[in-house]
Amino acid sequence: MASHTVENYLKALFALANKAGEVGISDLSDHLAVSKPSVNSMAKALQQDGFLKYEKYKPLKLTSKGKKVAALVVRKHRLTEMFLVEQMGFGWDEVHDIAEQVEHVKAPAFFDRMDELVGFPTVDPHGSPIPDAHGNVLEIDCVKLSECAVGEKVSLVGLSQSSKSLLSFLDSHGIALGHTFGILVVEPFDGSMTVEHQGAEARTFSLKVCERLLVRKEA
Amino acid sequence: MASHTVENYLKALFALANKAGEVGISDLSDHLAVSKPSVNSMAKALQQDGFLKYEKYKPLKLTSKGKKVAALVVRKHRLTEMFLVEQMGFGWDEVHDIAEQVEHVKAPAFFDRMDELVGFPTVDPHGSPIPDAHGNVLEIDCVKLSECAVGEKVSLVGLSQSSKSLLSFLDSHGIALGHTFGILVVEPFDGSMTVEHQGAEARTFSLKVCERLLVRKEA
DNA sequence: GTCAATTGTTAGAATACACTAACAATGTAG
DNA sequence: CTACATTGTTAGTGTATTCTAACAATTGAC
Ligand SMILES: [Mn+2]
Ligand SMILES: [Mn+2]
Ligand SMILES: [Mn+2]
Ligand SMILES: [Mn+2]
Repeated sequence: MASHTVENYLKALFALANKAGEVGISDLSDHLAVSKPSVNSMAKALQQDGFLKYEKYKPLKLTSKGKKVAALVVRKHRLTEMFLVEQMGFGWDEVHDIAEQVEHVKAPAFFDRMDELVGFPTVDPHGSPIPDAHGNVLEIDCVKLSECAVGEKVSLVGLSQSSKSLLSFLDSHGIALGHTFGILVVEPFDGSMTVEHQGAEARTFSLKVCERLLVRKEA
Repeated sequence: MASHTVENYLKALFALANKAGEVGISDLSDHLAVSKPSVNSMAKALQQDGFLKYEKYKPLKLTSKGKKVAALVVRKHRLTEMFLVEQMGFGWDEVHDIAEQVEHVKAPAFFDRMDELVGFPTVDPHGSPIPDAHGNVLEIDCVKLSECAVGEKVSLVGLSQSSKSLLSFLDSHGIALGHTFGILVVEPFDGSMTVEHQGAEARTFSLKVCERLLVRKEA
């Protein structure tokens, strides 16, 4: 069984690889708040256990074994978040830190039951896809709101990097997954966008916000 | 914050002290399946952190700080068991091992919510008392069934040492907490008892079983 | 292409937790 | 009181995970 620590390394590696492609020692070091020499020696250890391929000065590459372990931890994380929101009444901005711990529980029945109780969801409360029990992840068809053009109609399907402050921001503006937006203005100067929210009020969001909102274009 | 390991040591110490009074290095060693030298050095470390008083060759004594930490872990364990049974549909024989892991999660809100959702219970699914949020435990007024006499009417309020096999045994005989028994015969030879269960069928249980059933005498 | 910033590596050490082998203290039965 | 069993201790190690200090390789800017 992979330790708590190893699971966190693999999960970080998996997430970074999906975002940035190549993952170096420094990326992991930043992401996990662990020194580079620590990451370096852990990389060697993970290689020994067949979780990744490590060559000096080359980017780290998860093996399929490593990817699978990581995906299954992500699965437990996201099922937990879903359960916390749907069954326990937590807000979507409260669940990540709890899930970060619960994801390491070794009790398949526990997560299977969560899965069942929340109706076998395919995405977590922030719109991120939940890997299946074999560790396969369904990619979601979406683009950043910031990449959309005036006149398009889109609906919010997820967030890239959902920090607590982003979630609070969205909450305070009454924005939730599934909401629709019509793009009214794209400001060339700073990339801010004015959009109509749920067919009603027009709002303006900074580029920083628009880059974090993942949307699907409506027919 | 006490580590996973430290929490398990304190919890074991607390449980053994409540059962046997004096707790030696060997008791802990057996209970935790850890070598005696390991327990010995951990005892010194726990003393350093003020969790217990350790003197060479003397029994280990939890400080009030140690007792409180232990009780709060027990609280999380038992709330979790209750939640697993009441809200997630697990059987009382399935929850201990899961709770053994979940009890180490550091997220007060998580357990507070469980507490709320199961209606602020005072006992866990096996009848053991749940310490309050300050670490105070309410002792339950009960005796072993084996200590009762012919003619007495009692109800099952808890179990001493609820192992999985005991729970399965009780399940297979349709016995649950709250059920009532009338004592018909106490066999002097082997201490086995014949009792009437829920005012109906008469059953005979070995001493081994009767010693594990904690009952309250009915008025 | 050279230089400097970035990135990665090595060496050496610390902490937490565990183990075995050997020995010492304690307690108990006769 | 002695002998043996039980219990506890010490010493020495090992693994997992982390760190800092120092140095080396890579890369990107000019
Ligand atoms: Mn999360
Ligand atoms: Mn985690
Ligand atoms: Mn339990
Ligand atoms: Mn535990």
